[in-house]
Amino acid sequence: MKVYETSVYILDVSYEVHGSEPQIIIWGIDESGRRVVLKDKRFRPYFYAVLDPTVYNRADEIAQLIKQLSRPRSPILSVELLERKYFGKPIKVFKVVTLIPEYVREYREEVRKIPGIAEVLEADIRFALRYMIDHDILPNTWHTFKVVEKGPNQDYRVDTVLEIVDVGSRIEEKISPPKLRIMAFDIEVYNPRGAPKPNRDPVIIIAVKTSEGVLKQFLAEDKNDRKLFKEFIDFVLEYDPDIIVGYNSNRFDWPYLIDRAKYLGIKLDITRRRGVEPKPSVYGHISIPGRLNVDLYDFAEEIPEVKVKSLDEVAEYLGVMKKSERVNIPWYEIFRYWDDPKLRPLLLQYSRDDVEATYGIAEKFLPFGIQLASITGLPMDQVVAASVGFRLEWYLIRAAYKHGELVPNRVEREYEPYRGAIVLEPKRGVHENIAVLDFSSMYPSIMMKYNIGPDTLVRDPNECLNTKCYEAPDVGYLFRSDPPGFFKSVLETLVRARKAVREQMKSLPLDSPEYRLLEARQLALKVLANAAYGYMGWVGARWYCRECAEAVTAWGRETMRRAIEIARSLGLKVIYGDTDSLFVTYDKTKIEEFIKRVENELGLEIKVDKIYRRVFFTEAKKRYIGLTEDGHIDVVGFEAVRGDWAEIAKELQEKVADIVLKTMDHRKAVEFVRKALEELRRSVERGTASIEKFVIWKTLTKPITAYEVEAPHVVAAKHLIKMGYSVDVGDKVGYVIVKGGGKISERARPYIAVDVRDIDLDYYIEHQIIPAVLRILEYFGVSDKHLKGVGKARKTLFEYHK
DNA sequence: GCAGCCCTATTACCT
DNA sequence: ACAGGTAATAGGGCTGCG
Repeated sequence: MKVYETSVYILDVSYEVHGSEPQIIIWGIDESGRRVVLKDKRFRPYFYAVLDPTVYNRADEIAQLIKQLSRPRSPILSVELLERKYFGKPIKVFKVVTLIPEYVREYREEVRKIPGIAEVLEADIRFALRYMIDHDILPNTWHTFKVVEKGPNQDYRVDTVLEIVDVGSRIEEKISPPKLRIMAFDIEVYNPRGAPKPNRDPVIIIAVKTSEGVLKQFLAEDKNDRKLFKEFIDFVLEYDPDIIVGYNSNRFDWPYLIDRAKYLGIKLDITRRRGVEPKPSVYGHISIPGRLNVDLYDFAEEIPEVKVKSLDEVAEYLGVMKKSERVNIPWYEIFRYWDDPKLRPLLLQYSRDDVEATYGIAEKFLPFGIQLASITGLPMDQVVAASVGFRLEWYLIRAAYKHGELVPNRVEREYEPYRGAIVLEPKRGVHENIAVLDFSSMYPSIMMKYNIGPDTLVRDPNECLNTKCYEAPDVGYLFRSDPPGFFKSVLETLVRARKAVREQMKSLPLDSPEYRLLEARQLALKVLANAAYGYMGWVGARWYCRECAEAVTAWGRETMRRAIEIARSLGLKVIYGDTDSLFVTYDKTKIEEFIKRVENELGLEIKVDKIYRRVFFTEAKKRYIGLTEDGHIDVVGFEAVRGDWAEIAKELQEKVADIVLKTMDHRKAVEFVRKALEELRRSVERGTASIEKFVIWKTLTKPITAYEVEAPHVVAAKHLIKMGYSVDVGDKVGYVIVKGGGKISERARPYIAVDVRDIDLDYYIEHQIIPAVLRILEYFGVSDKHLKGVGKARKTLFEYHK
C-alpha cells in the first residue's frame, strides 16, 4: 500500500453509502490530466445541538439522553461538548455524530425534543458540502491529498480511483484550471402538434460541439430516434466531457431526453457513475454525476439588456453570433423543416448554429461560473443554477465555519416591509453639462462603517451605556461598534480580495487567460458583496435581519441628504438623485471640492460616474435621457428600454430622444414621427411590415388560473395553450393586437398566429407609439394632434410655433 | 348600455 | 427564491345618465 501526495483540480463532490459506510466521492483531474475519483471513507455526518445555558451543569446527563437515541442501522457515534459562537455569543453545543447521512434528519427531530436542548443546528447542510466545508476544499481549485492508488474501478468512468488517507490544503498560487473537456449540446424535437411530448414526439437532431472544435450531429431515422440516442450516448462516453453546457437545458433538453429515453426504454447512461442517470437536483438543475452540467440560460438571466432571452438574441448581444448570419427557423415550424427534404438542410444548419452559439456563450460565461464556484464553495453546476441569495449564503456558511460561528436555521417568517432609499423629484426639462456622481458601493460601505449585522444589533439599549454604539438615523436601531461583526468581516474580506485581484490584473496583458480569469473573479467578488444588504432583508435568509436592512437604508438616506446639503452649499445645483447617485451641475473645481468634503464629512467615497452634455427629465422619477460627450444617448427607464413595449414604439421613441437631445429642435422629431407613421401605415397595408415590430412581450408570472384579471398576455397565453403549445410560469408571451371591437385583451393573439395585415395599427399608434413619443415631446408642447392626421395637423403645428 | 371615473392588478424598470 | 421605490397600462367595478 503505497501512499503518495497528489494535487487534484476539484470538479464536483458527492457521496455514496456502501453497506453501512458513507463514502465521500470527489470528482477531479490530477496534475497529469487523469480524470480521477477520490474516495474518503473516514468522514461522518453530524449536527449540533445547542444547550440551554440553564442546563450547562447537566451536560453529561443530556449527552447520555442523546446517546440513548442511537439505533443500530446508524448508531450515534459520538456526542461531544464544544464551545462555539452563535450570533457572536459564545455558547455550548453538542456535536452529534452519526453514520448514515440520511439519519441526520431523524435524529435532529428527536434531539430537538430533549429538555435542555434549545435548538438543533446545521442538520440541513448536505453531507458532501459538509465535507468540503470542514476540509476547506473549494470546487474549481487545486488541492493536495495524500492518497493510495486503487486503480480503475468499473463503477466510475475515470482513469483511476484514489483513496484519501489525508486531506492536504489548497494550492493558492495555482489558479489556472487544467485543460477541461467542454461539450456544448442542443437538441431539436419533432413538434407537429405544438409543444412536443416525450411519449409521442421523437428527438430528431442532437448537435454537439467540443472544446477540441469537433462538431457533430446525431439524426433520427425519419421519426425513429433510437439510433440517435445510442450514438449520442456513445459519443458522450467516448469524448468524456468534464463540463456539459446547453441553453435552457435544465428546463428543456435534459428533461426531454430523460423522459424520451425512459419512454424508449433506453438507459441515458452518460454519467461518470456507471448505472446512475442524469436526474433533477438542487436549485432546479439536472445533476450528471462526475460532470458539471451547466445551463447557460442561468447566466442569460443576469443580462438585463437582453429582454427576450432566446439563444440567438443572447448570442447576438454577446458578439458570439450575429442573428443576420445564421439560419433562423421559427421554433414552431421545426417539424416542417424536418419533413421537407428541401428544407431539412436548413434545419441541420440551424441546429449547427445553435450549438455553435451555445459553445460561444459558454466561452464567455464559464470563467465567471468557475470563479463563483471557487469563491462560494458550491460546485459550479449548482452555483450557476442557484439564485443570488443562495450563492451568498453558501459563502457565508463557509465564512461562519472559519469564524467558529454556527449557521442559523432557515425559518419561516412573515414578510415585513420597511423603508428604502430616497428618490429625488427631478427638475423637468433639458439641462446642460450635468455630472452624475455615485457613491461607491454605498450599502456595503455603510454596513462596514457602522458594523451592521444580526450579531452586532443591540436589542437592549442599556448595553450602549458601557460600549460604543452606532445609532441609525430615522429608525434608531443600535449596533455595537466593536468587535467587528460577521457581516463586516465578510465584506472586508470580499473587498480586500477584490482589491488584490484588481491589483494583480494590472500586470497582465488584457487578452491573457489569466487576466480574463481574474476579471471574472473580481466580478464574482463584487456581485457577492453587493448582495449582502438585500440578503439581510430577505425573509428566506438564514441570517435575516430586518432591522439591519432597515438601518442600512436609513443611513443611506441620511448620507444622501447630507451630500445634497454639501452640494448646495458649494453652489452646485442638484437636478436629480436616486439612492446613491446625484445629478449636479458640472463645475470641475466645485465637484472636486464636493468629493473631498463628502469623503471628509461623511466618510464615504463618491465618484463622478458620467458627464452629460445634456440630460432631459420629465416630471417622472427613474426616467431620463442623457447625451454624453461622445454623442451617445442613454435612455433610462423610458419605454425604449422596456421589454414590454412594441419594438416600433421603442424605436420611434429612441429616435425622437436622439433628435431632440442632439438638435434641440423638437419640430424635426415631430416631422420624423409623422413620416414614420405614414410609412408604417403603407407597409402594414401592403403586408410588407415585419410582425416582430408589433410584438409585445410579457412574462407569465403565475399559473394562468391564478390571474384575477384577463390581461392581454394572459389571453394570448390561453390561445397558445389551445393551439397545443405549453406556456409555463416564467415564460415570455409574445402577442399582438388584431383589428376588431371590444377590449384589447379580447384582441390579443400570439404573434405566431397572425398575419401582419390583421394587426390593429390604430391600437399601436394610439396606445404604443404616440404615448411613447409624447412622453418626451409633450414637454415641448407637442400633442397627439401634431403627430397624427395629415395636412391640417401640420398647419396646427406651425401655428403653435409662430 | 355605456362614458367617465377611480381603484387594482400586473409588469418591468432603477439603484 | 437578494431589497424597496417608481411609472405605466388595461381590466373591472361603480356611478349616473336618461
